[in-house]
Amino acid sequence: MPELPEVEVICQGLLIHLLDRTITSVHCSGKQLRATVPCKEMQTKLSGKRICDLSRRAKYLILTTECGAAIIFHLGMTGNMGIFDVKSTIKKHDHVRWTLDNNTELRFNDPRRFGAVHFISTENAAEEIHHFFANTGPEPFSRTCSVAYLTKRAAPRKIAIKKFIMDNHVIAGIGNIYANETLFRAGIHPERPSCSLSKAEWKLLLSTIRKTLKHAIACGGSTISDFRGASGDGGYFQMNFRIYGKAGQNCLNCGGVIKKINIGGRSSFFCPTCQPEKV
DNA sequence: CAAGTTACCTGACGGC
DNA sequence: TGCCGTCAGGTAACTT
Repeated sequence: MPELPEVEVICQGLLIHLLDRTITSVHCSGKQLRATVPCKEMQTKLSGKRICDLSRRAKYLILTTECGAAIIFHLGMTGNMGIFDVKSTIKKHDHVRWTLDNNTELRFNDPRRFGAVHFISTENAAEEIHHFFANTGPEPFSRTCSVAYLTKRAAPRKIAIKKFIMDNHVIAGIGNIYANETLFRAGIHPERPSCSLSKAEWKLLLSTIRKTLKHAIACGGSTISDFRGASGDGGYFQMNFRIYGKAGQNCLNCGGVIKKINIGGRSSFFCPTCQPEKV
């Protein structure tokens, strides 16, 4: 599930359960994720350490501890994290477990194993984290992510606008679903060349991105309030899809038929009337 | 340098 | 029932 809103909701949900808890041990399934999980190193360096913070950057979660060490999580396509009782049954794809000092565990579950668990143990963790995100685009809600910035980045690019806003080096956190949803809401055809958008269109698109992501966070947050033992996959945001997965259905704006095309290997949905090819 | 392709994995689903 | 192809929310390393 994890695009920016889902990762943000998971972050907020987990924070309450993790803050000021002490990690007592770390266990791994031994399966390879996107990168090898440094299980032994985490076990050695995190045991007995208190958790100071959990935050989000792009689609990543960052957990920091009192000793300065940090874990950077990425949920890939199918990853999920939750807090469980230590005695509860370990599920098939629970690949990493961080046992806490109150008989609960943080569990990282990921069937498809496109996710990743990076460990930063140096004293200069802050600097390394900064380095880790050096090539990541600005957060959509930040001042840096302005119309001027996006226009400038888009100027030399002819790729489809949908691919462009999904590029996390340009802007962080937008995946296939929210790319589809925001372009529909802004009335912009997903195959428009990035460089062809006017300043007014960029202004509309950016505000639509912000509004849509914010709304999705609010919806997710309202339903997934307790992560303890929960699967965490019951987000309310799905109710708000207007275009994603709706090929052949009628557009909510104009009643026309929603089309599905392939852009860069990803399913793309649009309304030919509300999102015209040329302006 | 931009843009396109491929690889990494499992599971769910539809057709036969 | 099962076998097969297709598809799935992401990212980075390739090639062109």
